[in-house]
Amino acid sequence: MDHDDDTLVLLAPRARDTYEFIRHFFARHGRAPLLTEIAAGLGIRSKGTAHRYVQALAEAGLIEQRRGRHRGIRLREHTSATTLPLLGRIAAGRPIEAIPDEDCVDLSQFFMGPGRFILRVQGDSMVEAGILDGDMVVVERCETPADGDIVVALIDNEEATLKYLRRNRDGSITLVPANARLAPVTYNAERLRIQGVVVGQLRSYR
Amino acid sequence: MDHDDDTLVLLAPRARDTYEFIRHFFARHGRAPLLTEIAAGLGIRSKGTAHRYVQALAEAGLIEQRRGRHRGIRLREHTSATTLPLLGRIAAGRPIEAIPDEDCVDLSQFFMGPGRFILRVQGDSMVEAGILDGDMVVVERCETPADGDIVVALIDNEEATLKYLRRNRDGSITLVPANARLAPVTYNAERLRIQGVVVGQLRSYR
DNA sequence: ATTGAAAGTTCTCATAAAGTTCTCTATCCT
DNA sequence: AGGATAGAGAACTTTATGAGAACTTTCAAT
Repeated sequence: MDHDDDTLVLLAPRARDTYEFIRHFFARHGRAPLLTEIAAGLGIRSKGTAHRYVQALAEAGLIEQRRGRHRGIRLREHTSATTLPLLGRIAAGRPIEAIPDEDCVDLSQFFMGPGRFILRVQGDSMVEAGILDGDMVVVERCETPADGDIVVALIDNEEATLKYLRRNRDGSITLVPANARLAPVTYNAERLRIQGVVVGQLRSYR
Repeated sequence: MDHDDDTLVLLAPRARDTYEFIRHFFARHGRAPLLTEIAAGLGIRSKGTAHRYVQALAEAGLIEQRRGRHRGIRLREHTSATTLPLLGRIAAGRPIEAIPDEDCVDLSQFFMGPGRFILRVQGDSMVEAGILDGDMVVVERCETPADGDIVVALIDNEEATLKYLRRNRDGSITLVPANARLAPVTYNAERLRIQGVVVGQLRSYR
């Protein structure tokens, strides 16, 4: 685990570029790139140089080489990395579009932060906001949420609930579920304690 | 750790600044800074001076140096910043329940895996499955998805789309959207190429 | 099987950039 | 005064990177 992280750190910048390119190429084409394709992807003309980077990756243990073979690179996946390639946008009616700008998502950067924790959601009160029963939400402790935030609210120090927050003119607060079958409820500010704001949501299908 | 605190006390103020800068740089860029970047970060012009601080940190045991190498600094205390505490379950009508068993969620273990990538979702075809416009889905390359999986399907090598997969008796395949306003469509197996199965989904509210 | 184009491998060379070591100088503090 | 801390910058060594030549191997068409 740490070993893998270290390995990535050890790579020279261009070697890392090479690794990223190879991963993207695999994800997009389902096969290994040629050295000339790697070179073109890196914007260089020498396949010899590209080969040097490939060797560096092999020594670092990130890939395997079937030496001599055309397209002989094999990815050795390591599970502890925290970045996945962001391949593109999927829409109705279009092939997968490449996204040149943001080409990688770092899960730790995406969700980590001071004072954050995870809650597993039970119930359907937020289904229409795309938060389903069994999902996990990343919550950041926050005393002063903004209007419209999804918050974890403690009512009368007894019930905790996940709802949209709406501040009213008279100082009271309305908790609005995202479910047409449930009604918003208004509380005096004293009865509520906001425990945090939802900053992210995640779900696993496996 | 105590060790670190003790060590930190021994450091000169600017050496401590250097350490902080290096840690931040790692957190933000995922790699070591150059001496000139350290110098710039400290507001000084001499990379020689920056190097002196780096050496002090190495002697204090806070970092390791791969001498001579570009970006050769390695942090000793490797913060595995991919786990968040799983506080409990939030339900309608109950305080937050503590969960004694699984008390931590490792985001990388949650989503990482061989042959996975991320797509940003555009459109509403899967809203009723809790996948909204702008969400990201984690996709695993898989040629033989199971019935009922959410898949990335390429139709006629032209359109990529995100739908539920339903296999029919006659070998044809029906792609079922999770949106009442859209109708399922059935295709001959030859027209479809399944590019992957959705294994996870994530959303950021920030 | 043969064969030739294309791909992989191994080199060397050149150069820009980075790391290392050093000296000189100026503060600040006790 | 003397030591610790700081910054500047010169001089030197090493690394990272790219180009490309020369060679070997693979692969597919014949």
